[in-house]
Amino acid sequence: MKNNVTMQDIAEQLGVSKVTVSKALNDKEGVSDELKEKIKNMARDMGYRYNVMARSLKVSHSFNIGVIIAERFTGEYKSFYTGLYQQLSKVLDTQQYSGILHILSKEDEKALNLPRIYHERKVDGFIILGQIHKKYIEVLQKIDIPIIFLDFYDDHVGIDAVITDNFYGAYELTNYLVMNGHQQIAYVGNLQATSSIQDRFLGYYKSLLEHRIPLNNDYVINDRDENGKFIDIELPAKLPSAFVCNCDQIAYTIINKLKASGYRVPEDCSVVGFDNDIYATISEPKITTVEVNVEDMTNTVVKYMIEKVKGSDKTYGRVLIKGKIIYRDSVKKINA
Amino acid sequence: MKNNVTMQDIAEQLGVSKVTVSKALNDKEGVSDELKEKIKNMARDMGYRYNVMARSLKVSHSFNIGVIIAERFTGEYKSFYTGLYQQLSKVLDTQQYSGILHILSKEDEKALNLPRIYHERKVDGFIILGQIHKKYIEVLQKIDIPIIFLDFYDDHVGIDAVITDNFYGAYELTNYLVMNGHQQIAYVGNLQATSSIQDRFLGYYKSLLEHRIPLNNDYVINDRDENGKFIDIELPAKLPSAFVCNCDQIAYTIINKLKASGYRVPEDCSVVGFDNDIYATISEPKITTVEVNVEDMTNTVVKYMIEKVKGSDKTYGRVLIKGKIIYRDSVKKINA
DNA sequence: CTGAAAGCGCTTACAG
DNA sequence: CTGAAAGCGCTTACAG
Repeated sequence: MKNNVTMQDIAEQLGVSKVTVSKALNDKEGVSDELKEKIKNMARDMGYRYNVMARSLKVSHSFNIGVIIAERFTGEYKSFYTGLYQQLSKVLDTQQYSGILHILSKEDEKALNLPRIYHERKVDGFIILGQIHKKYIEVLQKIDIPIIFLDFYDDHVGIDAVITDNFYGAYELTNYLVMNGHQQIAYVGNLQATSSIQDRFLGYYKSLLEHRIPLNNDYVINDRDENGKFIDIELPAKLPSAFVCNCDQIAYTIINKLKASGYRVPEDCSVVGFDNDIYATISEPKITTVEVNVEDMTNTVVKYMIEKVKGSDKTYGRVLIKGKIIYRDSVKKINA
Repeated sequence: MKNNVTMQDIAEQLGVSKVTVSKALNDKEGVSDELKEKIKNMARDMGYRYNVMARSLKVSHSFNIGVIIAERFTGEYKSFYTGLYQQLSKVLDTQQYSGILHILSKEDEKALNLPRIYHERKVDGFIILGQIHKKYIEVLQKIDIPIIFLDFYDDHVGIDAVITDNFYGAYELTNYLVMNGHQQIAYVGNLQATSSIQDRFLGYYKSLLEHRIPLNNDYVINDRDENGKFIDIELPAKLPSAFVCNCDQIAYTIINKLKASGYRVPEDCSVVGFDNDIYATISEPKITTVEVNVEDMTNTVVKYMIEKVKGSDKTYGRVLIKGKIIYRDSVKKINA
């Protein structure tokens, strides 16, 4: 079924001009409702398919948004960013845009090579998922199409970022522990590894401060080196009554470690995580954690991106999206 | 940094025509090497960016391939298809194509609505990941751009599909068990649920046949209903010495069930899986399984797609890609 | 409300 | 080896 019907063809069938057809099909002013209806019907009957490329060429808009993910976040089970990407592509679709995924290879990241879709003007803007090298960011800043970071921020001025409120999430979760009678609360995570781990720590710390619980250095526990490589975790000599872990995977590890040492979770010790990923549910008991609000994040970033693409030069700075606590079975109410 | 340099601009700078510039930049015949070099340098110096949309309009090729995944495969931890998609987008990129992901919503699938990217001629072909409703396939068959299925096939004539060799994988894995002395081997999976489960069963069965091991009906065990909903698995009264599971998740479940009943894996009973997904490695012991050859699959499907897009009307039928066995710790060598 | 003209930035024959 | 002309299918002023 070959199909090369153009607006011109429709126009000829109806004895009008292609300008009128264009206006009708785009629901613009200047065509009577009656004619509009007739044109649309004819288009349908003739199996007309709109040609975005022609419009794109004319209006200098591809109606595509590039989505960049660094290859290293792409590994086997790190499905968080791909989940984000899926949601992004759904949301973009509702706005008549398409998302084009670009996996940024280590080599290109290092050599500061921009994606081919940039060089070919195939995208109107870039959404960058997750962390990316500083140098690369600087190159991106210089290009002439808008960029927004998602789930990552850096101190570069003038770049907008939509991120989870890690701080507030950990704060709320720690508050929840305190409300359940916990006073000896440890935090697990290397504060120098990523800014999320750091921010989550600060939220935890704020909760301690508010409740006048002193921060105990023995209760800030390393889980990885500064490059993110997991290390063997050592439980503190005197066990706290609860662990706030910087992610579910670590919470899962801690729980297994506690169980291996003969403790029951949550009867002897409570544990909370962050992310609500698969580790939160394969664990026994299932882990109370914070879930990133993916829909809110993607809706927000797409909204801002499209405004920018349409010419707005408003800046948004760091936009924080609140997560939500998922209550499960890894916390026990105790007597203070 | 506004940038609207066109071939015309380069041509003017150099006092040649834009035709020559076009030929030089595309490495076509008919320009002296010397001039070609000069033009390329000038293009770089002027910060020229190629405009694919103009080429697309002219040659009626978008250089995009649509990738369709049904929404139901998109759930939380089903990252297999998104992994495939990532790999696809990398491979497409090396061929100067881009992949545009389209999540097919349940409603659109039911109402037989084709993706917007089809109606807007934004893609030159479709790769369909995973299963999709029969009716929808029929609609897809009628459109005028090529389609290829990946990791799914159906009995529709004339549609090409690149799929894992489920049959052969299970056959090899069962052979491996037999070689290790196992004779009482059960298969876990509902044969009516999906064609993968069925094909894997048949591979298992072929191995039994070859080794003259009778098929025992008590050793074909249901793990889900026909809609794919998991059910509580019942271990057979007389325990086999090994279980061939249709996927790692079920292998994981079986292992936990065995352990809960006081059996040790693999000392008392061996278990193998399929897929090499996260369940294979979070399990204790880690599971011997079959890994889909993602690179081989994606390379193949992209190669075929691009041939079709370029005008070839060759058909490929069902193309089987062999998986590879990942040996881990869930199988014990026993004395027959 | 309707349409003629120009142009978006390329490529494709074709002629020299 | 080089280039003038036509055209891909739209949209955007502008004129009527």
